[in-house]
Amino acid sequence: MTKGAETRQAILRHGVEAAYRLGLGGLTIGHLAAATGMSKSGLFAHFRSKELLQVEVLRQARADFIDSVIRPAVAAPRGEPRVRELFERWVVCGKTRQPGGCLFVKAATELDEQDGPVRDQLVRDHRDLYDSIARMFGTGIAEGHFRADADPVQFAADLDGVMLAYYHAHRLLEDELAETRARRAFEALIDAARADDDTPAAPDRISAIPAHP
Amino acid sequence: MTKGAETRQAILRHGVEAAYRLGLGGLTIGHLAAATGMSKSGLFAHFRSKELLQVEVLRQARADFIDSVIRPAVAAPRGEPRVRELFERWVVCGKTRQPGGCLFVKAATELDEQDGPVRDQLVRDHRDLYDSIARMFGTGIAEGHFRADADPVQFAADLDGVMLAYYHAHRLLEDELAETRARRAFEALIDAARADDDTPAAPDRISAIPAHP
DNA sequence: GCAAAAATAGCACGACCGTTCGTGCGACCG
DNA sequence: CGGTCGCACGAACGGTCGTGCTATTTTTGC
Repeated sequence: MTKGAETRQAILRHGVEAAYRLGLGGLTIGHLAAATGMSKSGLFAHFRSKELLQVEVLRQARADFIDSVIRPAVAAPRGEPRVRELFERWVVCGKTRQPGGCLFVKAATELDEQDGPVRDQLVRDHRDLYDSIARMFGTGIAEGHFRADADPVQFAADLDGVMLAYYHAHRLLEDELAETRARRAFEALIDAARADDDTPAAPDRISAIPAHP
Repeated sequence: MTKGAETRQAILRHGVEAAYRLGLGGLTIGHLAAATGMSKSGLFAHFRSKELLQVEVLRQARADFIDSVIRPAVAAPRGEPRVRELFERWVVCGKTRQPGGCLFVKAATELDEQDGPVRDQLVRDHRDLYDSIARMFGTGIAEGHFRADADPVQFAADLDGVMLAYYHAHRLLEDELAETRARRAFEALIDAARADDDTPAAPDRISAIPAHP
């Protein structure tokens, strides 16, 4: 990796961390420069404007979230185990306050009423997130783990709610039972979505091999 | 009401609206003064610092939320109808983008990693909110509408999740089905909490008159 | 209706904002 | 060895930030 790309990466690392605490709007080039031990102008040269910096920071946060939450989930066996892995990783991301993943979730609230390129990208990313969750759940239907008449997008929204409430209770309210409650809510979600034992699997299931023999 | 209190109220109204869009950290005295048609110093005299201004704006947002969501709910019949009214008002608050109520919810995400008096107050307020929801649900248990072994705080967290996911999908993703999904999630929550017909009411119920005869 | 009090405006300040510009330095290429 | 390029620096710009002062206007109480 070239030198420029290295420092650029270091800047984004600090940027994600700062934006996680202060919000994307709270980012200032001066503070970021001080944090990375650079001059304002030297840092600024890497991004032609503050807005582009914000976009790049957000992109980095998204990448972090994908690395620490999405990808490990996709690596898990199809269907319910994959959904479980997604949940577990997502919880860890919040519990350990991983700046990237948390920022990715947090920015959604900050930017929901502010038009502009940063919001535009965030909207795309979060729609992708919903799609990913729904797809994981849909695979679970095909595997016969979940009811055939369950709505994958509904599940995505429900899981999103569980996670948002967890982040809220854990980080703002500092509720020690937040994780316990999030787990209970998740299990309730899964239970409700689980196919009854005597219910036939989805007719359009694409795999005949159940992941839970 | 004295003149000073009137303008102060007007300032807070604009402040809530601005903070709803830009975040509490995005509030600036200059813009707020321009919005209210005052001079910076004239406005500033009402609050001895920006931090106090933020605190007051937050207090106003909380009051708005209570007025438009909590109070109408409390005015509804005890138990499930009250919880339903809470949900309905909360949905309307988000759907119509009432700045106060939305800000009250939104600030939780903005301030969850920023220490200081503003956050301190917000934490108190949101713990109060959880308590209120849990109490409403608890009353529903006493009324026999909900299972005696249901956990009111768990319900508060679950409902919070439903609302947060709704706000997320409605305002950022601009998902037209957001409300439908929120309603489905809410009904699922209620269904799961509802006492089975053949399950006796809570032993410590404080009212013998069921609200749903 | 007048004096006291409250509310607002005017003005200035130091600090910091994002941004631009000119420049220096080291690495690579011919 | 000279030229070019990537990268970072310091200085400086116009603006805006929050926050003090001091007048001046407006409201209020008697």
